[in-house]
Formats: sequence, structure tokens, C-alpha cells
Amino acid sequence: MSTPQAELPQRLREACAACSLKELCLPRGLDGPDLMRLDTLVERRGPLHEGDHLFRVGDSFQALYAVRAGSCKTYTVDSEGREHVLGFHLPGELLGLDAIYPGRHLCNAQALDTAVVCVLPYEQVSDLAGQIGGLRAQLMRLMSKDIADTAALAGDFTAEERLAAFLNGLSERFRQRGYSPVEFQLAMSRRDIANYLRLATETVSRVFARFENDGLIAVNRRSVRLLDLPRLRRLCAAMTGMQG
Amino acid sequence: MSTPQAELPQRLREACAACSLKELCLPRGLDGPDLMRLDTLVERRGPLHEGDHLFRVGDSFQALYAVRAGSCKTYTVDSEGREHVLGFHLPGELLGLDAIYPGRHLCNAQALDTAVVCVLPYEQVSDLAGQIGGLRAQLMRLMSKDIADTAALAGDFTAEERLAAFLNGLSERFRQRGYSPVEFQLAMSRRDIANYLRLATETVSRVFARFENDGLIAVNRRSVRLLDLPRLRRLCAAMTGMQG
DNA sequence: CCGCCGAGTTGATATAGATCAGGAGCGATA
DNA sequence: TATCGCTCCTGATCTATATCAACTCGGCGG
Repeated sequence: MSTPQAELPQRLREACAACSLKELCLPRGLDGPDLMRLDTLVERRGPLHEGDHLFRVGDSFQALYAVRAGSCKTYTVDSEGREHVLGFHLPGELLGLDAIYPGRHLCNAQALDTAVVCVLPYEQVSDLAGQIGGLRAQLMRLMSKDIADTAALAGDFTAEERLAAFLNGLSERFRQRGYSPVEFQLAMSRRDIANYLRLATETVSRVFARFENDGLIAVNRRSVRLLDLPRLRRLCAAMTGMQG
Repeated sequence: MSTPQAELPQRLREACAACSLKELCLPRGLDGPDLMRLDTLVERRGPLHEGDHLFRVGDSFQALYAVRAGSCKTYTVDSEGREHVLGFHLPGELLGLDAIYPGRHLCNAQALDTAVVCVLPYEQVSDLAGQIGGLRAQLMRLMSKDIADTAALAGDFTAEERLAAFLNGLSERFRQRGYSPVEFQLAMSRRDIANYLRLATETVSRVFARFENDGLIAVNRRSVRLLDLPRLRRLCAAMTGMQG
């Protein structure tokens, strides 16, 4: 049933980038013709440059996006002017799921660095999902995972638990993509991390410093090395336990 | 295209209860035969009594549940023993969406009072969603809404904003179900509310008291009357703005 | 190469909300 | 009706994290 990535049609292979979109297509018995049909839907967009917006609050919802290269953040600015970062999106991850219900985007999506995305026109993907059970199942799974992840983030945890979970989550995602799970560059500023974790930037700085003092990590500006993954995992076990 | 509720087959009509499951079936061009097919999938379960569990963490995921009568909470207990309430579910609302991805339940679901639920076997519902575009679209919409709601809850807001949004959300949900949007009984304890909003129970008590002093609400134990809905809405505008 | 500017860090202080402690109301049980 | 056992409320403190303030560092333009 499973199809090695090399057999994916071209645009789709690009969209997949060793990621959740690969999951979207591969492990559920999509065969050549099915993949070809999905592939023909995919358009490429970009490159976006740092700070460019992929979509903004209020934009009509037409398509889901899969990050192909670079990274994005999604965020809102509330009526008091506070910025809330909803998520960071690495290659292969899907953007825009929250816009399906209202039919317009509820958040802004902005490139954190030079980024390329694949456009998945929603109506057509949905139609195809009607015909291909594996695609439908995988779409539901991705949305389901999004719900669980967001719920974990919504929980009541300390600054240390939250930052540990953040680093652990990034590590896991890099690992899945074939990059080092213990040494990587952060694409986002301290301010973005803080807004994501509901902390002040100063608190993020301080917890980074504390982790470094404790020998958990080595951090310099945006480059991070995880020195004690097991201990980091234990620190955030309570939080990751909610994500499955 | 739209079908008035009276035309729904019996079990489905029960499952709907003037709610999101009604949305699931009605407004998207499901006709009589389609509805009949969905109806035959629905089984009823209950009554559950206060404190009974509908499912528990780790249970194999077989079905989604729609509350038909009464109400439920979903919650987790983390490795430190802290309880996190993920949501409260009124008649018509769907439970268990977060379990699709991992194939097992990530949270516990417990009746807050005497409750009846409808069981929607997931595989069969998914198959049917493949055949009926309107059902598929509506399932996606419900999951999408769940993502947006959870993201709003995950945001960084004050105790007052959070409690105001909680009351406002309940009001809205009661209104949609044909009940009074300004006078209702809370099915959940202060402790549950606090765990849901990431506050201490004492803080919930105090904010209730403050709201009452300010003439916003009248509250006595679990009965609540909203006296100034516009002002309440303004208090939580920042938060509800994230939900669409 | 210098000087600027924004990002990040670090220290001092403030505060929202937690925790601790006690008491009041209310329903269930006998 | 008395007593237990909750849930809820209220006051007194405590604390994790925010806020305010100053400084450092590294990159970039001129």
C-alpha cells in the first residue's frame, strides 16, 4: 500500500518535503493515479521574503497552504493591540485550517524567512477527499492533531514547562524532517516565542539562561543546542502527555 | 436544498437537538436518503449519571459522540496530578475529535449531570462523508471551529477577559439552542471553570463577585443572570475576536 | 571604520493571580 | 433537627511572571 516518496508526482513531492503533507499522501494507500490527481491541484507560490504575508485576517478562505521551504508564523492582533502567536510552521506543515469554518482567515500568516509554499485549493482538495478515502482520513487526522496540540498549549503550565515543550517540539519536528534534533537555528525572535508561549520576552530570555546554567542546553542568540534531551523531555512531560 | 429539522429521521433528530450536529446535517444540501443513511449509523447511549465516564484516556477510539441531553466535560490529569479541563459540551456538541489522530482518546469525558449521548461510529461516518459532500464539508467545518476556539482559549488574556468570554460563550450556545441567553444554570463547579480557564477557584469566585458588584451579572451559586450583555461582550471582545 | 539601531540580556521592582486559612451555606444522611 | 461533608466565598499573604530600566552585542549603512 505505501508508496515511497520518490514515486510521488513532482509538485506533490515538493509540497511534501518529508513532512505532514507526506503523511497526508503516502501512508494510507494512495496509489499512482490518486497521487497524480492530487498533484495536479497543487500550485506553488513564492518565494516570500521575511515579513511578507501569505494571508491576513479577513481574507477570503480559498486554499490551504503547505510550507515547502522556510518557515511561517501565524498570529492575531487583538483589539487591545496585543499580538498572539498561534503557531510556527515548518516545511511540510499545513496552514489555514482554522479558516474553513468561517470561510475567511482568522489570523495572519507571515514568513519568518525566505519561504516557499504550496497552494492547495480547498474546494478541489475536499472533492478529491470525497473520492479518496486515504486522503480524507489523513486530512481528518491532521486537523485532529491540530486540536490536540492547541489544547496542550492552552493548558496551565509553568514558563519552564512551556519553553521545554517548545524546544522539545521543535527538536521532534526537525528530527522528522531529517535534520539534527539537537542542534538547530530558531527562525523566530524571542518576542515571537514569548507571544506564542504567553510569556514576556524577558522571561523567555531568563528561562533560556536558566536552562543553560543547568546544562540542559547551549544557546546563543538564535542557535540552540540541546545537551540533555532526556531531562528536557522530563521537564515537559506533563504538557506533551496531552498531545498523544 | 435545506431540510427543516422536522424532516430529519428519528435518531438523527434526537442527536441533533438544535445544535452543531444539526448544522452537521442540515444546511448543506443533505436530502432525505442521505439523512436516512446517516441516521442508521447513530446509536444512543445512556443515560449517564453525574460523574460517569463516557470514555477515558487511552481508550481505543471507535466513535465520535454527540451530546443529546445533559452536559459533559472533557479533561486530562497531567503527570503532576493537575487537572486540565479541555471543554464543556452541551446538547448537540461533538466529543472526541482529538482522538482521531492517535486512534485513542487523549482525554476523559465525564457527565456533569444526567446525560444521554449519540454514538457516531467513526469509520462509518467517515465513509459516508466520502459519499456526501455536505457531510464532509460540515465535519471539516466543525473541526475547524474547534481549532479556532481552542486557539482563542490558548491566548494570553486576563482573568476577567477569560471569565467574561466563558459566560458570553455559554450565553451564545444557550441562545442557539432556544434557551434564555441571559439566565441559566451552570452545570459545572467553580473548580471545573477554574481548571478550564487556567485560574484558581478562588480567582473565579472573586471575579464573579467583582462582576456582580459592577452590575454585570447576578450570580448565586450555579444560577447566573447576565444583566449587561453589551458590556460583558466588550470585556471579552479581544478574545472572541479570535474565534471568528 | 564608525555609529546607529534593533534584538537580546540582566537587574530591580511591581502586580495579577496563586496559595493558605478560615468560615458560611446547603444538601444529604440519620 | 443535628452533624457531616461538600462547594463556595472572603481575607491575608506569597510568588511567578510582568514590567520598567539599563546595558551589551552584532549587523548594517554610510
